[in-house]
Amino acid sequence: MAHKRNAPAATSDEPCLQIGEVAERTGVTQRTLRFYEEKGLLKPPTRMDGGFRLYSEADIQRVEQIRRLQQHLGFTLAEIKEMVEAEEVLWQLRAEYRPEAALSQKRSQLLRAIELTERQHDLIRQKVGALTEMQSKLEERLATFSGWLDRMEATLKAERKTKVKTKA
Amino acid sequence: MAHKRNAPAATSDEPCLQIGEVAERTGVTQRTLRFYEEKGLLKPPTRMDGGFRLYSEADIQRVEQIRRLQQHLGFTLAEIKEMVEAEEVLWQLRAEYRPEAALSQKRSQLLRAIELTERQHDLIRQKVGALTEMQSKLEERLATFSGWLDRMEATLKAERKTKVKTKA
DNA sequence: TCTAACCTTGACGTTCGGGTCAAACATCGC
DNA sequence: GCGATGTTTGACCCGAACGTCAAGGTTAGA
Repeated sequence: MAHKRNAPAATSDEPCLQIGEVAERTGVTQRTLRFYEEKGLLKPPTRMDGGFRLYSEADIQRVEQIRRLQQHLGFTLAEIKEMVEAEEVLWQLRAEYRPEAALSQKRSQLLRAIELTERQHDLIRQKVGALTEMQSKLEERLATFSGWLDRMEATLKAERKTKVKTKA
Repeated sequence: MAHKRNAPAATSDEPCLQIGEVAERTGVTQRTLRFYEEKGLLKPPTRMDGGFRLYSEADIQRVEQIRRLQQHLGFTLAEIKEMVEAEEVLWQLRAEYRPEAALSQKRSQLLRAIELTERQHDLIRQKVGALTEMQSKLEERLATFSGWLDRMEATLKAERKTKVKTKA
């Protein structure tokens, strides 16, 4: 590791992370980062003069969220893309909330964002429902099992006693 | 539909369903059923003399469970296979519960089954946790949105009033 | 300025989860 | 036993989500 570059240490949130460091910190490969960019899951990052990608801390957050949605919740990248796009709309709205121009247009954008958010909420509600149903089934099963176990152990104990008696 | 076979109507749980009916009732294709069998997710069904597969009601339950695990919960078929295998152990235990021989061996099998079930339970608990967290975040966001919306509409109303006054 | 380490795009390969088609065989009602 | 419909295996194909070179350009430390 002769020429390790000194990572510029993101004081604020300027893009100053190269793809390699982002890969290392998020645990995904560089290929995957480029792939997410290509598929519209990550916005095209700023570049150095030579063309190297420069990411920000916010980008790292995004990657981590994408992974959570994918691995723990089983969403496809297409679904995740929808979600991050909704997120994007949100940030845009938040950023340009002050300028009072075209208020009714902003209102319709906001309505769109609300609709998307509600759809996501519903989707998750369904998943939670299915999961808790499974959960209770498993708990029921565990109860059955422990009942069996008790009966088994009782039987074993009885057997031992019988043996002792027989021996004596 | 000239030659619709009379489905032998599973009184007990003998295998008497052909692949087409299973496909229709579960909503998966015949190809998918054969694929699941090939991958070890479904046990090889009994066959008719001519080689046609014969499924039981239990198999239908299995297919439905596989689909739930896959679609709602985002498990891979490999993960599901593990789960189904655990289920298999359970049924074996249940089937040969009567014969009193080798009770302590059965006890250890049961302990194994309990362990597997608890692992599944934990896995699901984690997923539920992640999902409910996301859910509350989305609810928070929706609250924020509706606040913004209220303020927007108030502003719009005020604007209309001003216009009316100006006109009058 | 030289060079190891890093990055770029491009193209092709892979695994998963099936879909689709074909050719032949099985079943069942008539 | 004939014919419509159902089923068999086999082979090839597909999109998703990346992995894996390959050939070259970039950066920065000595």
